[in-house]
Amino acid sequence: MPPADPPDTDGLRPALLRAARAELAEGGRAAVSLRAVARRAGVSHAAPAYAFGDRAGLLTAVATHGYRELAATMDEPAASGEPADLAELGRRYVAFAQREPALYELMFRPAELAGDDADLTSARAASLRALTRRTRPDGADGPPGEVTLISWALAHGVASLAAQGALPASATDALVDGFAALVSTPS
Amino acid sequence: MPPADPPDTDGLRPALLRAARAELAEGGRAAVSLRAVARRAGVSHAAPAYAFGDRAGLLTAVATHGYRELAATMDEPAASGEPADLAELGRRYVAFAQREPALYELMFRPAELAGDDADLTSARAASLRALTRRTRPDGADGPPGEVTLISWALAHGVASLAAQGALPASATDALVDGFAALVSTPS
DNA sequence: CGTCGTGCTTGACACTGACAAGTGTAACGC
DNA sequence: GCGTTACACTTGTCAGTGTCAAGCACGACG
Repeated sequence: MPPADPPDTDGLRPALLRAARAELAEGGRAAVSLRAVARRAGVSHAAPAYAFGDRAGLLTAVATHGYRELAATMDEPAASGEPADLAELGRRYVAFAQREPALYELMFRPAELAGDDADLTSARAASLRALTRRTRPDGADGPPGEVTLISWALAHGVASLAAQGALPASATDALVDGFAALVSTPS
Repeated sequence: MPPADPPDTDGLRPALLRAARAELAEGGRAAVSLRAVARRAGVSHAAPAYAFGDRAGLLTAVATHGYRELAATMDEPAASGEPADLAELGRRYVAFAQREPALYELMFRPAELAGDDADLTSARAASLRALTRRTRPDGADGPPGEVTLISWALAHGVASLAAQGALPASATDALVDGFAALVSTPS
C-alpha cells in the first residue's frame, strides 16, 4: 500500500508536475490523463496515481501551482515601483488567464480538484489576499469588500469569456479599463 | 453508415435530450456519458452517437437548449410589465446559472461542444442579443457596446464564482446590485 | 415476392482511472 | 555477513468510456 503522504524530496512528483503542465498547455485539460503524463515523464502508467493518489490529486497540485503564480503576478510592483492600481491589476489577471488558458480553466473547476486539499486552499486564499490587498484603500489585509469581489468577478468573467472566444482577446484590456474607470468615478 | 442529418420527427432525439438533461442535473457534466444517457433512455449504448454524431453533438444540443432558456428568461418582462432593468437582468442571469449550474457550466465549455454547430451559434447569439437589447438606452438591437460587455462579464463572473463556491450564493444579488449602482452613477 | 433503404442494435477496439499484487533496493538490527 | 522491513515504484487486471463497422428488423416500393 502506498504511504498516505509520500515525501516530495525526490524527482518523481516534480517531474510528473512538469509533464502535466506540458500536457495541459499542449492539449488542454482533457489531454491530462494519468497515463499520458506518465508516458511523457517516462514512468509507468500507475506512477502518477501512486504519487498523487488519483487524478484529482494530480490536477490539484497543478492548480495549486497556478494559484501561486497568479498571486505572484499580482504582487509584483509596477514598472514605477509602486503597487499596481486596479486597472493594471485587472489587466494582469486577465493576461495570466490568457497566457495559460488551460491552467486558468483548471484552477476554477472544483469538480475535478480535491477541494479539501490544504495546499490548494492556502494557495487560493493567498491569491485572493493579493487581490484584496491591492483593492483596499489602505493596502492592508482583511476580508474582501464588495468592491474587491465585484472587481474579481469582473476580471474572472472577462478572462473566462475571452478564453473561450466569446470576447475577442483584443477587447479585454478596454473592458478592464472601462470598469476601473467606473469604479474610480466618485459617486 | 448513419445519415448525415437524421430527421428530428421521431422520439429518439427528444428522449435522449431529456435523459441527458436529467443526467446533467443529477450528476454534473462528468456524469453525462453516452452510455449512461442511453441506459436512462432505454436504448442501446450506441443510439446517442447515432442520433447526435458523437458526444460533442449531444452536449451541443443540450447547451443549445440552455441558451434558448437563458434568452427567454431575460426577455421576460418584469412584474411591473416593463422590461427588466440592469440589476434585475443581472439577478436573473445569475439565478439561471444557480438554478442549473451544470447546464450553465456546459454552455461555456467550448472544448466539449461542437463550436461550428449552426443551432448552437444562433441560440448563443440570441441570448447575447437579449442581453444587449436590455442594456442599451434605446432598447433596440445592435452590436453590444462596452457597458453591455462589462455587464455580461460581471454577471458571468459572479455566476461562475458562485457556482463553484468561491462566492457565497447569498452574496450574488448584492454584488450584482452594487455593480448596477456603479453603472448608473452619472460620471 | 424480392430488394432496398432507414433506424437502430450488436460487437469490437483502444483508451481511461483505479486497484491489488509484485519487484527491486536501500536501511537497519544483529 | 544475513534476514527483515519499509519504501518507491511497476505490472497486471478490471470496469467503464467514446467511436466505428457490421448486422438486423421492418416497412416501402417495384
